[in-house]
Amino acid sequence: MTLPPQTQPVKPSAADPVEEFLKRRKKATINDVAALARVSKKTVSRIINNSPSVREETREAVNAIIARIGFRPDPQARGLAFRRSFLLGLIYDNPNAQYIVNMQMGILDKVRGSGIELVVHPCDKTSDSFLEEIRDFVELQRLSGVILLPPIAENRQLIQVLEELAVPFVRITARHGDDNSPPIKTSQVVSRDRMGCQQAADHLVELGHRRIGFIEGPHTYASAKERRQGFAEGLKAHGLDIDPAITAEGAYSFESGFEAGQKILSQPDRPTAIFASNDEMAIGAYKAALQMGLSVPGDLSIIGFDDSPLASRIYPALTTVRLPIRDMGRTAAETLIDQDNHRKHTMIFDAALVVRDSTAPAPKTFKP
Amino acid sequence: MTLPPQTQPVKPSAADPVEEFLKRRKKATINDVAALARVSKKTVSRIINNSPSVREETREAVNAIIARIGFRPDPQARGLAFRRSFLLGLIYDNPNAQYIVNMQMGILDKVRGSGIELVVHPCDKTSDSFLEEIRDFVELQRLSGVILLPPIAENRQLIQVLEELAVPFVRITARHGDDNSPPIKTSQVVSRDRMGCQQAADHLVELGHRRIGFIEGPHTYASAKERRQGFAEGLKAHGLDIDPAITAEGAYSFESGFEAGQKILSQPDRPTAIFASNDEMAIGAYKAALQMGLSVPGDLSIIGFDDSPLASRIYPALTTVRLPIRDMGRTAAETLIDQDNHRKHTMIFDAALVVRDSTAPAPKTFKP
DNA sequence: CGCGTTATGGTAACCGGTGTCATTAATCTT
DNA sequence: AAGATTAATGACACCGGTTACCATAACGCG
Repeated sequence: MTLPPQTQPVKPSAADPVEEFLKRRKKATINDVAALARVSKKTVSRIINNSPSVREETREAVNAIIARIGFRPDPQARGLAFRRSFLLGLIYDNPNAQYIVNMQMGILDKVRGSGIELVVHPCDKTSDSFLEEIRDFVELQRLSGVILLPPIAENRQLIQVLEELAVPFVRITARHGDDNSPPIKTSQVVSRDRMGCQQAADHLVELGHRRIGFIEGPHTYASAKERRQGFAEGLKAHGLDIDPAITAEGAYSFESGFEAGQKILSQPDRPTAIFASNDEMAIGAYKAALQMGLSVPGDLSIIGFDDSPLASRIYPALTTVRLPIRDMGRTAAETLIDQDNHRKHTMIFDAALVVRDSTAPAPKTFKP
Repeated sequence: MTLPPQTQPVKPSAADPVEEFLKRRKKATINDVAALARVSKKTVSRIINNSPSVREETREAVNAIIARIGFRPDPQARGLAFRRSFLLGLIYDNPNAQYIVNMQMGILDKVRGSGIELVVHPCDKTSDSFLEEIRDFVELQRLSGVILLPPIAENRQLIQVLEELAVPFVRITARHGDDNSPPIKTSQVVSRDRMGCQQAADHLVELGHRRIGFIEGPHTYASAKERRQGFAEGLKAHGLDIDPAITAEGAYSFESGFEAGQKILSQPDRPTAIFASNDEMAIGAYKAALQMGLSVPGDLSIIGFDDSPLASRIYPALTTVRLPIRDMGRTAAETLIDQDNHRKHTMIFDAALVVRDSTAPAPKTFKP
């Protein structure tokens, strides 16, 4: 317990220069702080930047002033002097709205209140000036960090540009560096897509399915490769294999999933289940199945990937694989902002199977 | 045709100071341009900013240098001197990912290449410091403009804060200022939600529906009020009214739509059609109908609002109302960036009914 | 007690542009 | 042609912070 101070209460507002300053209602600058605290602006600057060589007493006094007059250093001025801004760039060419927004939320979870802001920058990989555009963007804005979303995060040229610019960046990706490809020395936030697909295969096989169709993503996408591999591994664990006759490549789109579903379901010995590499295509397969008069999951079980909003809203609700997108976004931002931590350069996130109503035991068939 | 110049070719690179500069491979500053063009940096500055009082000759000469050495003024430095950044802020509390991303795309359509960047800033209206947070954000970043998305765009306190800060801003909204409410003097981009809902009502009535259920949005949302009013007007044109017995309020969410659908469809004299104020709730009603064994559109026609991705992916595809979100975003950005144009302060966008497979003629019933 | 060291604060220059105002060049009067 | 006006340009301070470097105070030691 501290006793109340015994000093006479003096008229505070009249004499106190801080009060006087507050009356002027002007945005505080570092000079105001310095004047009120009776130190040089350099000292204030040291305190803002946590420089060690400041007496504790001084630091506290200055911090008190800063708090009272609500001083916040101007990011523009600071940025100019530091030769870097307090902006993070988010670069993507991904058309999936939910994915992007989840990622943004994760990043903003971390960024919020840190004085750093997020600048979004979608790009068009097919434009042949896109590398120049990104170079200009990053260089001109002097970004303090960049986050790359798939699929553009796999673009070697882009990675090289960012390395040349010496800007810290993190890639979000589905792919572990395997031993064949030259190792990527960049920070990355990796999702275990393979794991999720193994679980999907497991789940279907345990339900009694043996003939399982597969709608895969574009071969150019790292995630598509990973998901195929995971699915194959999952089947293999039960002595099964991907059957090319009931496999089709889609473009990760609803329409392509529909077409792939039609193709697969019109095969002579049609599968009792289909695994699609993303929800869009899975929902496309739904449509194909329903149009052919098949019931889901009675005649056909379907599993998707992404746990998009569609998955839970469609009827029957889609069994799918969920990735912790928001967590991944937050982690990506953390590695950029808390760089001094020198965190591990690769952070890995698990996938999880979300079982809903689109998967059921395989329909009974005659066995010879 | 111009004849080739008759002057002797001189060794260009050795003597040319521009070539020499380029060899140094350094980012160009305004001082470099000034030195190479043999003018003061102030003149270069004038040219960058399209100041009129520069001789055409000088302008061209300097622009040639700028182009050759690839000079681009530093936004940080410019921002500091101008006391404003070249950043647009996007503030929203809307959970609809597709809506946000469409809006971002529209804004970026305009912003791209203009040297202006987009900073995203979701906010939490329930936090009681949210106004302070936004004030800090806008003030500290010295944004050159702010775009407000609904529903937070209706928040009077927020509007007041932005007006105090004297930052240019545009509100995206569904609501015309009507004559009752105090007129809002801010720029706004308005969608004709009423019109879309009238069309929806028209469409259902023309298909023979007379008993039409209504799932409305939260009364606190401007869009919900507008949509209700539009729907009511559409019915009225055919001598019908909204029937409270088959009307329910939802929260614009899938689950609330499901519950509302259950409630409405379990009424004694159940409607042959339902209009829902957004797609999420419409899809919820789908689920309720299907669970009750009703077929869409055989037993029940459904119309939604938004034309979200769900609408076209669900089976049967949902008839809905589309808003030109991306165009609205682009327009919002335009009003902020091309301010000198002094465009109209209110820009209005039409809604359009998208007829798909969830609406069909009303089932025949006995008429006494 | 004098001296070298270290901690701390001050000064000036700078980051890369802009505003203000004075100066010079070009054009207009009469 | 000389003076008045107007247009084009430049010098210099400034935006709000930073770093580099120097000056002073505090401290430890022989």
